[in-house]
Amino acid sequence: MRRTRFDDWPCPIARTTDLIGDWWTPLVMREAFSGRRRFEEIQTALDAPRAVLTARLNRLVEEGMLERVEYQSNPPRFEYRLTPKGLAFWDVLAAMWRWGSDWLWPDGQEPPVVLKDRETGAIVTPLVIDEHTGEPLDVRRLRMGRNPAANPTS
Amino acid sequence: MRRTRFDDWPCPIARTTDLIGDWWTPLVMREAFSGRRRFEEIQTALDAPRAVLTARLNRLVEEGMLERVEYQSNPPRFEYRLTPKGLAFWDVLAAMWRWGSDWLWPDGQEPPVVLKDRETGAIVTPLVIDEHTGEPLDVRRLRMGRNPAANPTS
DNA sequence: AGAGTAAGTTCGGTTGTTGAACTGACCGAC
DNA sequence: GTCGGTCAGTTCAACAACCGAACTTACTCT
Repeated sequence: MRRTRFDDWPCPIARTTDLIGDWWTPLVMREAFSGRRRFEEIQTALDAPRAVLTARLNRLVEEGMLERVEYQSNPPRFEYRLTPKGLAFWDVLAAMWRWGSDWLWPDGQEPPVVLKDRETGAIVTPLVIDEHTGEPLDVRRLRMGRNPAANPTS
Repeated sequence: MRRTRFDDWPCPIARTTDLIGDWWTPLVMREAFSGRRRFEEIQTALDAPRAVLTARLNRLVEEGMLERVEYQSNPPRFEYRLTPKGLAFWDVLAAMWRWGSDWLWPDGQEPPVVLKDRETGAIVTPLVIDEHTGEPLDVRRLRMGRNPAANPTS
């Protein structure tokens, strides 16, 4: 009676949920993006149970989102670096950031943190568009359909 | 020893994680977006444990993402409709859709489903950009900083 | 009368999370 | 040369959440 897994489902949302539905995982990724690489660093920043953090880091390494790299050998110490797959995941966190900022603070209040461009200092506001039209998504016009290019074995 | 809650954390990603980190929740929202509104409909589509689905729907109603509407009174029956807050959440699912499609299928394979425009039939490919510049996000140039407009009590 | 439908609730058993303490290998200071 | 500190975990018992299956209530349809 294990927790139901979604990583074999045919839907991209389901498979992604399997990853980030693991409690703590998006926050571990957030820490990775803000430059923290070491176990202690992340554990202290999040105050997450150490056993859970171990499990999450291992999962993220297995999934190819982080890479476990030895940065000293005596005693052996490791750090966790974002891979290209992990870096690409930032877009998901950015969408969460935007929606959370827009909807999860009481009226008249704003979150205490914003995203900024490191060089210009300008505030960055993530927005999801359709790559082909450049327009924001219109939920009412969307539907899910069969992928004509899909390999039948997938 | 309850599961750690993130809904009071000062970070938008943390608060959003508190919602979608609940197992099944993103999939319940996906079903809502694909037009399913009734308990049985959603339960059958997902094959989720009924008690869990009850808990998730109640949470989403509490959070103001779904609205519980009586559609017949004898016996009382209810359906769940997306609110504006719930509709806005589609952007997060779209970002998950894109990342999952790009990274969670083995090489040479593609997901069996795509997003399409209901009217034109064109394939829709979600992309996250910065609303101000119109450019895709560059992770290396981003940092998190204090919000100059934040209300001190938030 | 009996079967079916809808929206849940209840149940016992299993898995996952939590906080705190512990481990083992090293380092640097006294 | 031992004492305290750092780092990256592991171990443990208590508790919470999840699982599948069966049950409930109040109708309607045949």
